[in-house]
Amino acid sequence: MSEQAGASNFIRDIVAADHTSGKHGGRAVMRFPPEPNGYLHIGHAKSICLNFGLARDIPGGICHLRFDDTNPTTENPEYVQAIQDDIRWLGFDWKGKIFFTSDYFEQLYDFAVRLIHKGEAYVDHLTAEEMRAYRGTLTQPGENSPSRSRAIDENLDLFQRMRSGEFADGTYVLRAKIDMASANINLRDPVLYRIRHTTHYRTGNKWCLYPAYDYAHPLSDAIEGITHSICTLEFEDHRPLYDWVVEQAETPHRPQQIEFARLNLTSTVMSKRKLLELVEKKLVNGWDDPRLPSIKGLRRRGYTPEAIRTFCDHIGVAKRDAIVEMQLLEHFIREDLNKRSPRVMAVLRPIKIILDNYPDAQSEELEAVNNPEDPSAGMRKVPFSRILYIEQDDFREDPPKQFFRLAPGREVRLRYAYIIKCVGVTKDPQTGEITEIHCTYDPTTKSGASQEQRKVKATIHWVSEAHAVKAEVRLYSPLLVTDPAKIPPEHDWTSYLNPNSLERMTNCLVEPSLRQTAHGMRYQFERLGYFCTDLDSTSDLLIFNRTVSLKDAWAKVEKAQPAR
RNA sequence: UGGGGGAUCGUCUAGCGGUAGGACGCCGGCCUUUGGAGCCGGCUACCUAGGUUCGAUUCCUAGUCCCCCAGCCA
Repeated sequence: MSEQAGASNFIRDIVAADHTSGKHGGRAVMRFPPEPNGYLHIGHAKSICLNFGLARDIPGGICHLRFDDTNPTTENPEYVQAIQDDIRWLGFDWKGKIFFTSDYFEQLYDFAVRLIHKGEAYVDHLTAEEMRAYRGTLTQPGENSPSRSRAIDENLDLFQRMRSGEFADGTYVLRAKIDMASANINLRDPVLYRIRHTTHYRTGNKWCLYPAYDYAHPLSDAIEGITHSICTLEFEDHRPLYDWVVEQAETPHRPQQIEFARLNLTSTVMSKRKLLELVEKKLVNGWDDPRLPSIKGLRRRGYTPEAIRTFCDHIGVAKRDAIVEMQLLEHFIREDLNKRSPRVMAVLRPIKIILDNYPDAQSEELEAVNNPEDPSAGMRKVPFSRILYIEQDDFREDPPKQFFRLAPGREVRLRYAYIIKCVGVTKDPQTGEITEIHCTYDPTTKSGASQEQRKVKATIHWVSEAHAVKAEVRLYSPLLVTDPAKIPPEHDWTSYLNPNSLERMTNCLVEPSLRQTAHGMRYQFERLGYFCTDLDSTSDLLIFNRTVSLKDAWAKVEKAQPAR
């Protein structure tokens, strides 16, 4: 897939215009600022594609990776590593510009001292509960804390002692002195620093004083010379605070915050909190569970970075809340995999076929096309013999209307092989269940070699009993039985989890060429969908994940039919 | 009843005063040794009401609805 410039949107317009006008000296410096307290998901991919895509498309543009690690209680190096892996896998490069807010702690502290000197910040002794009471409500102004008038020297002294570890968690905070009556609650003297006697995964025990997001983020942006600081909508009313911090700190560079709507998808969860909950409660099998919209999950499921990027380019960037249909994501992975994945035959729910007129001891190697979309993919041999398996769905003893597949007395083509005709079935005398389908094959109809133009309504896939390889195939359905937006907040959202989101098919049979597979290899199982070899797969037991099904016209027809 | 945002096909999204475009989806059809892929055609939208204007999705006014904000989370 060629790397094209991302689609136009209002943020690209702003950045491009600023770049052209020379507003930031012709620089375009973006940043992707994850907190290392969880794994990346496709919502992050939207942001990554936006920020790194902008850096890629604007001459001289660059995008920093900055870990916003200001809260030692939730962050750890495992996440730092995973986040880097995922960004690289998605195909983006921070070109050595990797930063950590924790590296700025000393500078941030100095800025705070400056703020105190200027009388723009003060140390407060209110408890969290008291502070809430003083803050007022959405409709009522807050009241000044008694500490608000504390002398500058005393503030300086207390702040230094906060740093030195003299006080317990929660006893003192540093607050900005802005306006307790502001209609914007974020401006009612927000907390800039809090005490946390917790070991930080990078700074260890050097600090017990940690800056808050609203303070650390704008200054980190300013320190790095970020020109456009892109974040999601919920930070829109933090922008006045962002600007206030940068203004008061008198940094030489003033970044600009721009907000856009985060990505939501139907029938899945996207919040870090909920994803964490699924993982911790073992409702899924880890961060890379293929049912999750995490990057690791999508990757294990068989999604390609190209498809995810194309998706991100197509959903657009705007300010209105939106829920994108999962079908759109599925469309782009199908489109990508259709072009690049080799075709193979696999039978998920096998039922035995016996070709009564095919010689018992005989077998032959048939020529099969690896990818009709890509002639360079070449051909392969598929073994054929008297006893075969086909998909249970491809046979009906009593076929409904418009069912084109095999049924008593009917003919179908076996893919790459012959036209066969069903001449009877064998049933289990106890259960009445069909155990074998008897067919005859027409040797004159061998695939490719037939001159006659005999038409059959359907071509079905198959494997040869003597040659097939047993496999497990994991089918995935939506994680939720409804759209996340439809779950009432008072309900336990986990009760809306789809109990059948994972279906393990353990009696599958695949063509022998798949013996050579390796983890992560992607295929189209003909007529079924796109699959990839799972991490759990071994040479003793092949395991495949269904990435996405093929579009199934018959399923639609059948569904539309009146019940029989 | 405070503040900040947002409302365009079923779903995303474009449009920047000249009469609504694209993608997904859906519905037909063609084609097909994957009921796949591909191709062709169709479907449905400017939150409401006034106003300005020759002309309004775009500008103005008044409403309506939706989202976010009262963490020492980010």
